[in-house]
Parts: sequence; structure tokens; C-alpha cells
Amino acid sequence: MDTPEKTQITTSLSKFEDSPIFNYINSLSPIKPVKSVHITQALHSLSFGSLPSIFTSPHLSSNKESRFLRRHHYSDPSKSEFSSENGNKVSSDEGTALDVAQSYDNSAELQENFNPGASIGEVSVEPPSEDLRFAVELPRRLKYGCGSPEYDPTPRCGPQIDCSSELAGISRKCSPEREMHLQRVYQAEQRKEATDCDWESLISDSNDLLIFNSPTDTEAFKGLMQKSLDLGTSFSASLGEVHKVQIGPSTQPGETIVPKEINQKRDNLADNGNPNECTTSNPNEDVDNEAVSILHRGIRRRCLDFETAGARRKNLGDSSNLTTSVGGQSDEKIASIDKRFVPFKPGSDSSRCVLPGIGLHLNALAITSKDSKNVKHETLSSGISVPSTVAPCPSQNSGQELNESLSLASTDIDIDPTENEAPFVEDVPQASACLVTEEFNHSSAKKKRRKLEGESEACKRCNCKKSKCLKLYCECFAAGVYCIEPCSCQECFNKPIHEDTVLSTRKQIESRNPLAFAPKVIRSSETATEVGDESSKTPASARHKRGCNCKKSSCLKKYCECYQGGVGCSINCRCEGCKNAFGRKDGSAPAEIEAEAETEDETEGHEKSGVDKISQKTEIQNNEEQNPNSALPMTPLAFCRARPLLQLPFSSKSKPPRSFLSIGSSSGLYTSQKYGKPNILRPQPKFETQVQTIHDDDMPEILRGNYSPSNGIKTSPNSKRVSPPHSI
DNA sequence: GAGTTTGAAACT
DNA sequence: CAGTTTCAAACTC
Repeated sequence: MDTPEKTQITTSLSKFEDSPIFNYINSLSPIKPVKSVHITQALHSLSFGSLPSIFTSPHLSSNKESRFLRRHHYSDPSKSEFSSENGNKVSSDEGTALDVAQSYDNSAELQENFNPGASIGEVSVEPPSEDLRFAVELPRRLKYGCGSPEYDPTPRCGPQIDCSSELAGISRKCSPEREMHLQRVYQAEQRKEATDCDWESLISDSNDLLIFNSPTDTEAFKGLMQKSLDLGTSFSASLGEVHKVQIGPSTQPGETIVPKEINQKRDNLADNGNPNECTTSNPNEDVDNEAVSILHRGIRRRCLDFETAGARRKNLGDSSNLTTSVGGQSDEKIASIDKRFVPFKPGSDSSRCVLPGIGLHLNALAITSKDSKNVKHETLSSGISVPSTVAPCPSQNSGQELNESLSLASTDIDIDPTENEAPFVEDVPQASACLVTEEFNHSSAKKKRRKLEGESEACKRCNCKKSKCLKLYCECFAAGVYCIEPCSCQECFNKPIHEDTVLSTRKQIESRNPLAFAPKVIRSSETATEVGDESSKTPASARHKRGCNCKKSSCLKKYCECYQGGVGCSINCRCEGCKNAFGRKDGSAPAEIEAEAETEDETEGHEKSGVDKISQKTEIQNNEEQNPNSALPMTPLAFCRARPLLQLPFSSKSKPPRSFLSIGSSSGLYTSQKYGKPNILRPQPKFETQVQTIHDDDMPEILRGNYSPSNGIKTSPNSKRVSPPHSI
């Protein structure tokens, strides 16, 4: 491989030598050089290897080239596309040229090319400033552009090719109205494209599912998915550098990003258009950047989405890494991968249920058998920590039927083209469902809710009337997710529209109680691993963070958070007459409980108070198990204290840290089981959430190893409320 | 579906 | 920190 590539490279280089001038000329004339195509092809085949070795920057160039090559490939030189591409081509050439000669001229040309107006072709009309804006708003347009009917739907190689050119055109038009229009078109087009590309279909499906209100979200997810495909993530970084170089040191990072995104998007569009066909290049690179930017946006809007996306992202990244390792990846592999991801994919996932992952403490608490199953599937299949939100949130498409069964089944079907991937899919639908549109009737939502809850609590739906969904009374808010359609809340402020309010409120609450949004139930890894009997295992391994304060329910009803979470009561509980089937406060086994319950009923109240102390000792030991945190906490905190919503802002600012992403997933009910580690966290709730997330993403193995509660726990057993470790 | 019960969350 | 109030879920009818 190498040798042939080198030879090709040499040839290409020779050509490139000419490139500077050639490029310059090209820039002057809209007509594209035929050579470029060949070169690009050669480069394409070459892949990154050779060039990159020479320069760091080359990676970018190489990547671009590959992209460009594709484009050229697909598009005829005569077409306008080239004009837009010229800039790109130039850049690619530049990369090579830089390597060889690093001529300033080239850099200058490159800058020009990059400039919005740079694309000499027809597209390049816009002033740079607008382009930047464009880039910022980005992906949407790009994609929309592709989808937009205005452009030639009939692509030669694929619709997307044209799209790239179109994008440029679109970029010109930037006006918001245009965007709106484009969005509409885009959505419509996606469906059309679906036939052409599985990817697109998948994505479109996800859209249909509704998770994403805005196309941007979907795109973000797309980006994520694509990201998974990334051949070399390293390239993205290198790209960033390259852009800077090309653009000029003076340019700020933000600025640099814009052009990058644009180019990338263009490329991506082209690539995406025919994933199967085009896959050879690494569209992923671009995607990463895009995805990140997009994600941020999307994330803000829906915590859940973020989490899921992040989780997926990780997953994708992992998978991608595997695939990427192979220099020239076969399209087939990628495609297969994509398919796998697809179900997870942001689009599908996010669309349906929001963030299971995020901070669904409550969710975490209540894990139904289904949930657990789902989780298991996820873990097993992907090994990824995709939070499976239990509740099948009704998909918009489905209509109200949503019922859990439907949602699950339908989602699988709809979303996944690949049935094999089904396990993944299941999770996805649930999560996405939560997000759904508000269109659903509240009443129906309640009914559904009850049904779902009974079976699985995956999606939180609230019925708040006075709290405006800005207090912990609201399950959605408490879970760190935005309210969605199924919610029958009144005067709800827990919506993306009121993001600021939500965030500020969360901060206030956290200031009061840092652990307020931490998962309430901490589960040990043991529980997580086990598929079968959640209840049986969970009680032992998992415990409610703060413990309950039940007096009349005997911890036998859902009024009891411990019971609701499927965990036994612990020392932390102040409950009276505890009969928790999952484990009494005193530590008696569930079975015993039943037998004893009757006798104890009266006495227990007293006993507990008295016994509690006694049991405390024993439990304390247990707590050690539960509180593995001591060791772990550090890592989680380090990652992020983030809570879903709070994190969002962060994510928006900068790429969502993995932890962030993971958080979502981990926090999710199901995730908690998976990760079982949470027990470790117990002592410090915040950590818990964080830790969990961390586990999911990066730390899992470590945590798993650590998770053993054995670590000395510092938690104060007596006080239900753990002193919030001051955050960070 | 309406009303009651319950316990967490919020407030004082 | 303790007591009270508020709130929404859970539950019952």
C-alpha cells in the first residue's frame, strides 16, 4: 500500500508543484482544472498516510483533498460545484504545496479560498463575515441546502454532490428566512434522500420521530454518527491547526472555525449524500467538528439529547476508532458501523426520549424490569453506555398510541433499518420518545404515563401545576430533562425556550443542595451487571442516597423513594415501620421482611428507631460497600460536576466534555444499573452523578474495578442528607 | 376522573 | 436544625 501511495503522491506532488500557480489561475477562472480531479483521486487513494507524515498540516490538507476528490469525482468539472470546490481544491493543493514548498502564495490563495467569497465559483459571493456566520449556524444550512429542492435534486453521483455546491449558494443567501425555508425543504428532502441513503433515511426517521424539533439537532446527531465513522479523529485537530495556518495567525479560533465548518460541511454533505459510495474518504473529520458545534447547540436545548448524544458519541468514537485504525477503510465496514450506530444515533435516540441519561435521578431510582432489560441489551450489544430510557415515549409519528410496547417496537422498526441492531434500537426509542413534541394530549400523556410507569419509568412526565416545573417537585426538572409533550404540566418553564431560567433555577437549587440533582439511588456494579433479577440484587447493592422518611407507607409503596427505586432501605433512612421488600432498614432480607412485617409492624417503629442505631453499625459496614465513592469521587468531580442542564451551558461553550456526555447516559436509570458502580458514589451525591457518567464514558473499567464499596466511606450515615460535598 | 394520601421539597 | 407548608406523585374510590 505504502509504496504505491508514495508513487502516487510523488506524481501528485509534481502536479501540485504546479498547483500554486494553477490554483491561482483557477481562482481567477471559474473553470476547474481537470487535473485536480485526478490528483484528488490519487490522493484519495493515497489517503492520509504519506502526506501527514511530512507535515502536521498535511493531514488537513489530505483530508480536504480526499473530500474534494470525492466531490470532483462525483461532480463534473464543468459544473458550478467546482467553483465552490476550487477553494477547497486549492486548500488541498495547498496542503501538498505547503509540504513541498510551503509557498506563501499558496497560503494567500488559501485564505482567499477560505474566505466566504473565496470560493471563486458561483457560490463565493458572500462577504466573509457572513460566511462566518454561516459557518456558525452551519450545518443546518449545509444539509438543508443539500436537501433543498431548489438545487438540483438529480445529482449525478448523488444528490449530495450538488448539495455541496448548493450549500455554497445557500451560504450566500444566509437570510434567516432562507434558513427556515431550507429547513423545511431539508426535512422534506431528507425523506426523499432516505431512499438513496440509509443514513439519510435513518436520520430522517429520527427526525420524524421528533426528537429534534430543529433540524439542527438532527444534524448534530448526524454529525455524531458520522463522527463515529471518523477515520482519524486526529485529523480534526490537525484540521483546526491547518485552518488557522491557512487563514492566518491573526484569525481567531472562532473565525477559523467557521470556514472550516463550511468546508467540512460541504464535504460532509457530499460524503453523506452517498455514504455508501463516498465513504472512502474521511468525512468524519469534518463531522467531528461539525458534530461538536452542532451538538453544543442541540445539547443546550435538550439535556437529554446531549447526554445521549455524548454517550453515543463515545460509542461511536470507540467504534470509529476501531474502524479507523484501518487506513483505507472499506466502505462496507463503515456502512455496517453506521448502521449499528444508527439506532443509537443521535437522531434516533435523541429524537425519542430525551435524556435518559442525564440526570434522571428519579429514573435511576425506578428501574423497571423492562428498563433493566433494555439496559442490559444496550450494554451487551454495544458495550456502550447508551442510556436506555425506559419509557417509550410516544413518537410523534406513531400518534398517540405510543404505548410503551408500541414505542419500543415501532421505534426499533422505524429507526433501524438493520434489525440486527435491534437491541440498540430499543434504547433509543425510549430516550427519544421523551423529547417528543408537545402536541400530545396531556390526558393521553397521563394515561400513557401511568401505563408506562407501571411497566417502566423511563421517560419522566410531570403533571406540575404550581411549581412551573422549576422545582424538584417536578420529576422532569429533577431528572435534569426538559418537559416534553407527554407532560401535562401547566405554566411549564422547564423547556428549552426558558433555558436560562431553568439553568439559573438549577443553580439555585444546587447551591442549596449540591446533590439535589444527583441520582438518588446508587447502585453497585453488581446490580448493574445482573440482568435477571434487578430487584433481588439491587436491594443489596443499591441504596437510596439520602434514604427515605416514610411513616405510613411502611416503605411498601411508591411513596417511598427507596421502594420506588427498587432498593432496600438503609441506615440513611428514617423510615418508620420499614417493610421495604427490597431490604429493610435494619438490613433484614426481603423475605424476612414479609414474614416479620406483620409482627414487626407495631414494634418496628420502635425497633427501627432503636434498631436503627444498631443496624447502623452493620449497615455502616455495608455502607462502605455502598460508598465506594471515597476512592472514586475524585475522578468524577474532575470530569465535571455537571448536571445535565447545568452542564449544558458548558457544553455549549465548548465541546461537551465526554464526561458530560457520558453523564447523561450514566445518570439514566438504566445506565445506573449498567454501571452499577454508582454505589461508590453514594457518599457524595454529586460525585455520584458525575462518577456514573464518568464510568460510562471513560472510567468504566476503572470504576468498575473500584466500584467495590469497600473503599472507606466518609458519608454520614445518620444524616439522610449527605453533606453535599461542596461541588468541585 | 376526582379525591385522598403520602412524603419529598421548600420554606420559615 | 427543626418545624411547617407546599407540592406533586401515588394511590384509592
